[in-house]
Amino acid sequence: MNQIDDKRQAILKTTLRLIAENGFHGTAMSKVAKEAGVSTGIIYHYFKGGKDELVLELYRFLKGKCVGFILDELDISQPLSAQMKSICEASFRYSLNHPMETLYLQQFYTSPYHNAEIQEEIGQCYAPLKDIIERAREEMIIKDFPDAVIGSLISDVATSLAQKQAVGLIELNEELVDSLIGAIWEAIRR
Amino acid sequence: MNQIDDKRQAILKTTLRLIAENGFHGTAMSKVAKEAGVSTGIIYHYFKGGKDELVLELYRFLKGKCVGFILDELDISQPLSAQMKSICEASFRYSLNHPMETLYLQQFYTSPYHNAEIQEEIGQCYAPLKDIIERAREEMIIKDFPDAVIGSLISDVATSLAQKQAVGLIELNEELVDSLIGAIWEAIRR
DNA sequence: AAGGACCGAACGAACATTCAATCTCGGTTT
DNA sequence: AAACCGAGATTGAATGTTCGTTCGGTCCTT
Repeated sequence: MNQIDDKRQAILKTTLRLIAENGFHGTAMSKVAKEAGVSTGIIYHYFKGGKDELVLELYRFLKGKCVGFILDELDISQPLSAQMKSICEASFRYSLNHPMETLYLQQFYTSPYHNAEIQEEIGQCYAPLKDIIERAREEMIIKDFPDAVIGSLISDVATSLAQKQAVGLIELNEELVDSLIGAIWEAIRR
Repeated sequence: MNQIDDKRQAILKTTLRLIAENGFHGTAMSKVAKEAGVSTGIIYHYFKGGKDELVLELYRFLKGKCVGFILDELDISQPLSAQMKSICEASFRYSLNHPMETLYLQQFYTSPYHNAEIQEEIGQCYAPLKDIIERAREEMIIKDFPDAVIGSLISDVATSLAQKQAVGLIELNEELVDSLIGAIWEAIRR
């Protein structure tokens, strides 16, 4: 019971690393199998839909993990503005602290795997966050931008910086990150 | 002399569209040839290095075009702060107005084609922009962030929004774009 | 006629996927 | 408790397809 979950997990973990490093093309199923220490066939046993399902499942998993972290950091007893800032900060830090996951997600978004259907499905786990954003907008705490624009401001700079940091183009120290989160928050709040 | 340049151009143009739509994997050379109205063989005549060279050449071309546009908009007789804002605005608008090119570039960055060597090569055509940024930082016009961070703030939100707009997730009107450029500029300037 | 432009069938490598065969092991029968 | 069973786990060689690249030959221009 534990072994089989481990194996499934090992496949997902290896897929994450390989795709983050080498992209979707460049990551053959046989390579995943070899590096995960399993046979190619077994991947199709756990992921009946083949590579597509593996990639989608990993996307769902990572998205859930990321949103879960943001929600964990959230304190709904705080005022709305503090909650909004918390979302910004948590999202920003999560990306920077999980570069492989961020790299995977970014590649996913710009790939043909990403379509309206999966977008719709994942959109639902954002519901609690969207609710807070909507209320903050109504109470004039943040600027009157659509959700998608707020989302871009919150996460896309962090995503790109995580990538640059992963390839060694920059080195972000704690002070710089704090200052950046402040700058982003200033851009969002009214 | 004109015909052959046309053909080369047609190949590049078709490659841009197909890769923006279907990604690197998903864009076979045979498909490029068919949609460009040429034979597969001729692609290897114009791009001796095969697919790699085609992809790289297109990257160089698009980068040059984008930087060229930003420089065209620049008025060096203006004060530094106006020049910095001009860079922000031009870069932002360029991405939004050229979604296919933006999509291509984003995919390129997160692909194995993007490495230190090409990064170094292209970095040079940014030199005039880097110079302005550096001076603006010294004169305390903008925040004390590294070039790469300033670059992320300027272009990554626009990149992501261009993509979202391309797939119909959002609709950005002129007023919203103005307001967004203002918000980004606020995040950058001191 | 000579060299470059051009074609598209053909080749070979890489890859996703399948499948027949073997193994593992918890539960059932004797 | 020993023998047995069957369903899921696992393997890796085989298959069929896709795709990048090549090449022998044709066409056009000068």
